[in-house]
Amino acid sequence: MESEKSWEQDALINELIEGMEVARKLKEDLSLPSSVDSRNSLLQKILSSYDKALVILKCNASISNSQTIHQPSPHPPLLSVQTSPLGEEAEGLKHNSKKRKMTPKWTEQVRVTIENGVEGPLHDGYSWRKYGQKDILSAKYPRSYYRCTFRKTKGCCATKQVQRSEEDPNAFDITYRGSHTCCKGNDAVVTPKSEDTKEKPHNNVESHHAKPSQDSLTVKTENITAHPLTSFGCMTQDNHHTLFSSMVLENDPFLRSLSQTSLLSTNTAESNYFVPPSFLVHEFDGVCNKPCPDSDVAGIVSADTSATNSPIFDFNFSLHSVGIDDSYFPFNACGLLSQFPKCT
DNA sequence: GATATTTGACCTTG
DNA sequence: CAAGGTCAAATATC
Repeated sequence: MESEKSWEQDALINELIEGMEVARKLKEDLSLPSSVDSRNSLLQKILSSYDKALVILKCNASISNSQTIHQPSPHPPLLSVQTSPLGEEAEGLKHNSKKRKMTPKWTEQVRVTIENGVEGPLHDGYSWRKYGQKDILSAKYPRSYYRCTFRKTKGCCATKQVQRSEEDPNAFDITYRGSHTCCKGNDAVVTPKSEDTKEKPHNNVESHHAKPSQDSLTVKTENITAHPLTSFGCMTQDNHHTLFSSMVLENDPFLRSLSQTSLLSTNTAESNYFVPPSFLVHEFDGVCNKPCPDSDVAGIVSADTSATNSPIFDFNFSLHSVGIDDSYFPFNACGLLSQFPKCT
């Protein structure tokens, strides 16, 4: 167990260092007349590294959770995460179970509200293809299933589920699964006709393909972190936004420019433009299948709600200890941890 | 004709 | 066995 943990820690550190190095490269790149493609490539690498790091953290969380507490609940978790799709590293952390949950996945949930009279959820920058719809027993509205349009051509396994909110029919709960391996910046964002022009007027949820100008849309993200009990899995989009913006936006004109497009949000939770999934902190359930789903709250939290069992605390290391200089590391650990009430 | 959506059937999981 | 998730044939749209 110790060795496993040590391995995870090493892997995490490696990913963070990798992300930092690529960030440096990007920084250098910005001072040169470099191509947008190469910058995008570097950016993707950075995001990938951070994703993997988060995956590792979450895997650790789940392992811890599975060994500690279970809080049975009659309600399924709003956020449930299986395992990570991000890299073989995380795969290596998986144990067992041939259940469906073993399918590498992570999920996150955002609430999208359309204002200004625009119909349907906004376009999130990716190109989705609907592959199913299902009436959910306890839900008033059916759930629609989408997968990345580039699943076939690029093997992108990202999927999402869209369900109209019962409390607010103008809102949609969107659960993302898997990260895009297609390049949104190159392909999907130049939305193919499939998304933009083939929209059919009928029927509830799936009309979310309708793609009005993103400028005309605002996205209200479910304040998942509003729950009093938080763990790592409780980071919200807004947290992540904060995180990401603190990482690079303020200092990087390139990324700042991206933020002004569909890629990144610089808005607050009060009026968020959509933050694409790649930039969100994902809610991980990590490797372990929780036999007992938590309450809704705990479900959202995803990981267990005990600070003592919270993985981020178990994961006892500091950037300094591995020779990472805060000033170089845009991923402000203190800032990150400060997102969690008990982490002071 | 190519591509997207619909929808009933089937599969997997708990 | 029930419910959620996915498949795939039929259908619609461009």
